[in-house]
Amino acid sequence: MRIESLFDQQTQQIKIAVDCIIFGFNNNRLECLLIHREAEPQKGKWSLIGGFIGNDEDLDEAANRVLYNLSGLENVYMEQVKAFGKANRDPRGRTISITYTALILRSEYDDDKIKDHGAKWFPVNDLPELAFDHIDMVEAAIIRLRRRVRNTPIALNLIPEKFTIPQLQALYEGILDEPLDKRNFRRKIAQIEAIVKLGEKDMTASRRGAFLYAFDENLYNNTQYFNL
Amino acid sequence: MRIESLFDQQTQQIKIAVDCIIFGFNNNRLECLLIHREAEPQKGKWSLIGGFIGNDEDLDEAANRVLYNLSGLENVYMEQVKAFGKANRDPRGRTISITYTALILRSEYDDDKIKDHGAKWFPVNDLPELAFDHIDMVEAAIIRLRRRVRNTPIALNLIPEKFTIPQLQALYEGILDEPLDKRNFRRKIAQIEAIVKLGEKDMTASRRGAFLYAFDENLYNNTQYFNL
DNA sequence: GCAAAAGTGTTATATGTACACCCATGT
DNA sequence: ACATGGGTGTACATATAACACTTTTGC
Repeated sequence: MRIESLFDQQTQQIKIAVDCIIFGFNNNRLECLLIHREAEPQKGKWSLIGGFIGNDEDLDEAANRVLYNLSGLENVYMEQVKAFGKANRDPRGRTISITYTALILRSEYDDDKIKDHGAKWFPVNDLPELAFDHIDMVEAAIIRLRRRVRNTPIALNLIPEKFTIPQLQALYEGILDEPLDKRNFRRKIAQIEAIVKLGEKDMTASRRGAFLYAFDENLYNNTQYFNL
Repeated sequence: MRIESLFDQQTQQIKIAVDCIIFGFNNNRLECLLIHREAEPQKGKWSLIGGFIGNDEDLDEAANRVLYNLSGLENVYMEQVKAFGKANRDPRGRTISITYTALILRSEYDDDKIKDHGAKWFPVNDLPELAFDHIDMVEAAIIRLRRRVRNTPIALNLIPEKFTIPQLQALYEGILDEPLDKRNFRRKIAQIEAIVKLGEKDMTASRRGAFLYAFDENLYNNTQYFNL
């Protein structure tokens, strides 16, 4: 088959969508934003934030628009996970979906807007039944997330600009869903030049207080070193 | 925008294709299979093996069919790389392309069939000018390949069932495009249980002869260890 | 003075990297 | 005997994993 062969014909009838796997962090757990399906098929199940791609829209633009429409969030760092394209994956009609994933700060969300769309946060360890193949999408995104979170500073979007090391460790333990040794964790932090110690302490979580740190974007761009 | 919003309308006019980045190994170099474009646009440039997805075809099926049509190869181990979807990436019309990549043994190819399609092997370090955004696709696939080749036995598809260590090292040096230390390379091979030493020697490449090895699929499935 | 969280060092193990000489054989 | 490619071991640096006690402070 030549590359042009389908351009003349109008035979291809495939819709193409994006689905967003939005992770947030709450109660020391990783959560995922889902929408309640009010219509058949799979009415009552939950599904990812998704929508069809516009004719003149880049893929990432589509992902960002869909995310914006459903959450009000802009300029979110999203990465493509992969395309899902089994012929029968969506009973409504042939659809190929390209998944994007993001990590966001739940506190920056407009909760009312979320509720208007019938959306809700669920802990990733306790998801409801998902529509279509969305559970596969979430699993693929989690695997990717857990890898990326150790090599890139994406997780730092989930905590305030100034943070303590115990806070950051709790974040990582929540995302990775495993306990980390605090001495080893601190040693690794110390090796990351882009995480700089501030003079101040946070006194809210303990009597002694914990030193605050901040992530320096410029330093990170220079060193590119990040390993946790 | 609700997830259903485009299903009723017939507004979406996007074609969806697969493009295959097929790597082979020849003259101790990594090569990539390309097709010569005989038609406008970009007539005279070279492009990847690609085609549109059938309405009832899984994504991987489409990739395999396209590959089969252009090369006669079946049961090739292909992996999805990513989707390319810039709105203006193809001047012929809006097209989203999902890339798949494979490593194959050039000697198993039917060279006549390749020529019939105007296809040709090019060293990846010396590619001709490629159509559209295909150069980005090749680069993404090479990055992925170089990572995968160190963690999985996919490169073993490129050499005969029985092979010598110097052969395997040359293969890796060709794929990675960097010299490897032969003592370190041998030590790593020794740690991979799935690569088993045979009694025989290959006498064709040297006077002394070199021991032959083979990859044991079953052992690999048990141990899952592969690190080069 | 005690409860609660923050902070600190050492050792063992594994992995990566650099590096130079001897071995076996056909001619 | 020599040219050719095959084969071998050691030392150093780095990364990872396991593990227990002291410090600070508000009550």
